[in-house]
Amino acid sequence: MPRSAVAPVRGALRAHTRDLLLDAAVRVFARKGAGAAAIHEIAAEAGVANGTFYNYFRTREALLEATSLRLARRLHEAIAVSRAAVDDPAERMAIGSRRFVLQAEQDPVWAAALLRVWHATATPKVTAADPMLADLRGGRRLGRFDFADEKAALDLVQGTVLAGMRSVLDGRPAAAHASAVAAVILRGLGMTPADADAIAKRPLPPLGPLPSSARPGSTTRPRP
Amino acid sequence: MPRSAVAPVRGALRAHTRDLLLDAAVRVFARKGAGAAAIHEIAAEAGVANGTFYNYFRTREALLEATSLRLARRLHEAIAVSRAAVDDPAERMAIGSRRFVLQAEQDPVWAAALLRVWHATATPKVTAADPMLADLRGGRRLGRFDFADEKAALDLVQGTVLAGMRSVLDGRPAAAHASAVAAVILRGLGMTPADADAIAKRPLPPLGPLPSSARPGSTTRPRP
Amino acid sequence: MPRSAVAPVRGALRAHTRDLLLDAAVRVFARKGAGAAAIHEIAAEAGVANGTFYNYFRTREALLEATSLRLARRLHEAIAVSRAAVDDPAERMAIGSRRFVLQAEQDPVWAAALLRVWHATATPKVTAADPMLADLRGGRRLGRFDFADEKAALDLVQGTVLAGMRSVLDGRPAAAHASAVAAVILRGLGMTPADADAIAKRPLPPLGPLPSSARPGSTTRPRP
Amino acid sequence: MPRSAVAPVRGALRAHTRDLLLDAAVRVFARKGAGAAAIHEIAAEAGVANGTFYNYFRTREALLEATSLRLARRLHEAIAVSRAAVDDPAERMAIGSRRFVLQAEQDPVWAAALLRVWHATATPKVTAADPMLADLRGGRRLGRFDFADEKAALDLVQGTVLAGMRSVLDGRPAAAHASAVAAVILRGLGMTPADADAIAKRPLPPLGPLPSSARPGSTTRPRP
DNA sequence: GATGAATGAGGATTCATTCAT
DNA sequence: AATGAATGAATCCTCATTCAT
Repeated sequence: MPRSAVAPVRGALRAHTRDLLLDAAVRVFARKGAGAAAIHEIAAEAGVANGTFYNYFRTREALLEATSLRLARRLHEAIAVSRAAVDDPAERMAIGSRRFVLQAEQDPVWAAALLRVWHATATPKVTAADPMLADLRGGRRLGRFDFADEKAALDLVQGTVLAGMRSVLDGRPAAAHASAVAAVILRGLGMTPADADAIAKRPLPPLGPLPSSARPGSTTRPRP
Repeated sequence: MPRSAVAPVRGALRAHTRDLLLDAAVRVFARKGAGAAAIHEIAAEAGVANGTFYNYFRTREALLEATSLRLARRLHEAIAVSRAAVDDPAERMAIGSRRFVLQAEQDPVWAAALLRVWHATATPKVTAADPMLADLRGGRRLGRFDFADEKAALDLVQGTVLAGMRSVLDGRPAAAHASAVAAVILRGLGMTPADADAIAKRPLPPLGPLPSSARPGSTTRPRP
Repeated sequence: MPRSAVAPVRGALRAHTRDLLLDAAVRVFARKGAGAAAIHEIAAEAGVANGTFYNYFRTREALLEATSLRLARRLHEAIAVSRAAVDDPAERMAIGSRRFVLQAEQDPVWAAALLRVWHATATPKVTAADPMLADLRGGRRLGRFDFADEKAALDLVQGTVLAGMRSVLDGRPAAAHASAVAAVILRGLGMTPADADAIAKRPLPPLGPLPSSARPGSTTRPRP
Repeated sequence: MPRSAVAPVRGALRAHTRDLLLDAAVRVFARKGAGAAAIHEIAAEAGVANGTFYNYFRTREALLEATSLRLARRLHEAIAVSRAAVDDPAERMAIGSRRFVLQAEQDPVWAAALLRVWHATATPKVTAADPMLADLRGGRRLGRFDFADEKAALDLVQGTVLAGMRSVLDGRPAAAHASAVAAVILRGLGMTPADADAIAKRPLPPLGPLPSSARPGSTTRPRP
């Protein structure tokens, strides 16, 4: 901490406070929605003073931007690890879908924030679609999928996954629901019911490291 | 007493102003989102004074409630007419889905408002799902659909329709996209691709009367 | 009622609605205080429409004026009857003081309104003091009282009576407290403790007719 | 950490602004009454911005609370000093009563505010009565007072003092009136007229330091 | 006279942002 | 870098008053 005048760690510290603020923002967004979240509340949640916020974000908009990026990126990075070992685009798609839905149970805070931010930002800043799109195309090229309209397929995947997450937030057991969601998605993409169900239930490969959004205790804080 | 004579007139007036406000709210919500819409802006859009708003809605929450109801109800009633002549639940489902997506082009204001309100209200107050749910069950009972998990099926339909509406708002041609969306939904519900595609492209039965959200002309506005 | 086109009762009716409003004002003042009472609330309490108020009082101020007058006058008229039969100014003073305190129990609504209005109106519009002042002077002339400063004596009587009313509103049994208040007042005016106590406990002569502030029953309410 | 160094300064500043606001509130209450005082007016009177008010009081109620406390406490502390040297409860009572009435002349702003706040707050939050009560009981124990009902005695003292203050505000010369008020009070508490008058006229012991409510000079206001 | 919809000025409260320390 | 007091624009909401019916 700067108070004890330890000069060398300055850079790390700067990053640390910024992270505190972003994590706090995620939690507050989850509670109140991105629109109703007050800066002073985020600062308080992060445990810093009101004015400190403006050392890291020039405006409230800048925070929204950064937060929505972080929300999707965090999970995507973890999922990427999980998918790395799998070749079949259909299975990759199922893994991704299920992971999202499962994560709504693991980290409801993250999920609520994602849902709220997703729909609050008019333009689809969250470029979450890219890996999905790749799988979609790959799957069609390999004959695993059979859909006529790529954009409709994307709507299917994204829309169903988000709705599935909402269901889990509303109390649906995640493990079963994740598979059910993956199954209807795979069918929608043109697989046979049998194939879809089989893939949707296959054991999930392990996840990459996935920091939780829970209030960071001192032990869980990745960035000392 | 004067009431017996006056009441109907008064009532009509009352209803009229209330409608002005609701229509204005829909337009403003579409522009700004439900969270960022200022009461005074809605009042101005409706062409009434600031305080008049509070003669009709006790708080902004009450307005949100009423608006979200009206948004879905308006289309549902129209769709009901359209579906009335069709028996096959699969086709009814396709009609409903396509109508929603098409409507995003017919009335982008309505669509934007619906999307924003839908996600702003935490609990699914809009019981839009009821007719859909009936078709879902009917379709399964008749062997038209073949899905394992009803809740996942509902997520599929609602999620995909909403995402499809968003796509249309983002510039996608509605007619084709509506059919494409319906097709992936029907497949996801367990129909064969061939059946799904056929039903999704079938000509739509005519719609019931559907009031537009467009700015009302001057003839309907007493106070310029 | 005008509605049934019974012309002759117009005058009586007009007075009737005015009374409804004044009674309602007293009740609302008692609940909220004169400052915080909204016109529309008074109108509602009186069972008439918002705008009807302005047929009887040109402004909110006019109502305050009329109400504060009515508040004191109502009791004073009743008390006057009670005092008429008594000659001794000391006993008249005791009767008046006790009646006020007792009335706080009989009609807490009236008492609360009186206390609030009394202090809200900067100038002592309530010329309640006149009969008291007469007794004060008469008592001194007859040697019943022995005080040096008339104004201080008036402060004693008015201040103590009002404080006594407040005590009763706060739950003090009225009959005993009224006598106790009268006793300290008479002593303060210079009587011997023995005389003061004796007079303060003497049975009260009967009261004149005293309309209550209680919510009028349905028979008095023209509007079903 | 910087806090240890900064806190005292900050605290002082904080306390200073809070005092500015409380003093301003007293002045505005005196002018308009507690009910009609607008927050923005108080802020303006204190020379701070509108929003600053809310850094110190969460609502107007909180301000009323704090103000009524401060109003009574200020005088009580000063009076305590004045009474400290006197043993006789009767004389202590007289000193207290006279001081209050005198203060209405010294600081009419304070007096008007006290009267208005006193009656505006339903419950007697101002525990001003405690030292008075002690003297009341002590006086009776020592045989100086002779009253039957303690609560009535309290009504006598408080009611008469407040009414006396009002008289002084209305133009009555304070010194004489204060003694006259004390005299009727002591008589009311059961002293002989001779004793009461003697004590009520005895020279007053000096007062403790008593900050005035007058508009603070420009030197104390950093932000004109 | 009664009604109640409409008005709009006025007041309370919030909150993003600045800045001196 | 951190702080948190100060700011004031923006917003919500109330309510006395007017007026056409």
